[in-house]
Amino acid sequence: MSGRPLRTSPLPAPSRPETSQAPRRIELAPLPDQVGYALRRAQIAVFRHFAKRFSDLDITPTQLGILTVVGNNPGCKQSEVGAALGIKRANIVPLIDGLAERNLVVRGQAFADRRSHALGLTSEGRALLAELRRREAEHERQVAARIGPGGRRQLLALLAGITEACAEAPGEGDEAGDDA
Amino acid sequence: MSGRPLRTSPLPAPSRPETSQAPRRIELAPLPDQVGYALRRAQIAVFRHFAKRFSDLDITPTQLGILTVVGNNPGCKQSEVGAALGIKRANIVPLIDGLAERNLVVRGQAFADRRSHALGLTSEGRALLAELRRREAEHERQVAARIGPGGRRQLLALLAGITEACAEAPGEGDEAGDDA
DNA sequence: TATTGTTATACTCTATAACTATA
DNA sequence: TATAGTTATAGAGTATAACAATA
Repeated sequence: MSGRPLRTSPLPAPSRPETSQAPRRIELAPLPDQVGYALRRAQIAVFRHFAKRFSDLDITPTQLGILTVVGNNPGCKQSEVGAALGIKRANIVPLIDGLAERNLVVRGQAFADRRSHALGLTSEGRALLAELRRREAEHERQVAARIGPGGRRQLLALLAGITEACAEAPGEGDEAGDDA
Repeated sequence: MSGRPLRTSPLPAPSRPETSQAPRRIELAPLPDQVGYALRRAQIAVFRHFAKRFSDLDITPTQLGILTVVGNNPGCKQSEVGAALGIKRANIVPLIDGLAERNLVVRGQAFADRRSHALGLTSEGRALLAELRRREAEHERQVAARIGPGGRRQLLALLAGITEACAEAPGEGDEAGDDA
């Protein structure tokens, strides 16, 4: 309802009255000098690149993270995976569901605590993870080729510093800290 | 339906049979050494920090981007804002709607081309943007304090390199390239 | 025919609250 | 009472397809 808001208002100075044909140069400052903005643009660019290189395998970065953690830590619980990757308890459920339906991950019977499952990879999951790692390594090599191997190490160090600094900062421990 | 997928499957080697009480150390390798993963974690951490510091103003990073671009370029078109920020034509509409309903942005009458609007900030929008910039500058100072001013400049340079490298890469020019 | 804004729609990621079954 | 998993739901952000008005 009330569709589009008002138009034909104070009329904000067209800058170039009638001659506007050329695409116009849009000023972004100070956005490109802000770490948050630069991070977002870089992250989107890298993930788009990822999506292209992995499109035939139908795996998102998040799913790769889960497969990696489960592969490294057979028998781990969903909550452990979530805490390690910063995914909330409630959100990990459909993710594991999807991987289980594709027969990549199994929810095994838990040992002592019957509330939790023991996660593991199927042989199919292990095979896929191996292929994903091969491609990921290649992707990293391409990144390093662009910014230099030293640049890549330095970037990783700086990102880790940022992550840490923002995580500790104020009143709360973020991440998988759950529920109010 | 078919609710939860199978459980009680091959049973993936609990690793520590009965003694499992301690939180268990989860192995993440090689994720922390991957640029994409590190970027995602850093980006989430920074945006969470942003959300806390700006929560009273009810502005998302995307909205700050739009206010900045419109403020810098009065009279610009929606499509120009979208192209500058990497937001698709279809997605910018509800974003401008929201800012217009809050009386921060106006869709003025366009000059020559009657298909497009001439965007501008209201005085309220200008005041809010000024406050947002003040806080943003402070945030940047805090980031620089953590990783050093040199580290911040270097980070920005590396991120720009990554963004460029991934954007140019394969067959398509990404961003606001629209529709199939 | 192409472009601008628009609508409708869908999917992913993130987030909260509340339920269950265990502990 | 607390914890693990689950369900339902809501909000951003991103994506596509199609339509009207205009160029």
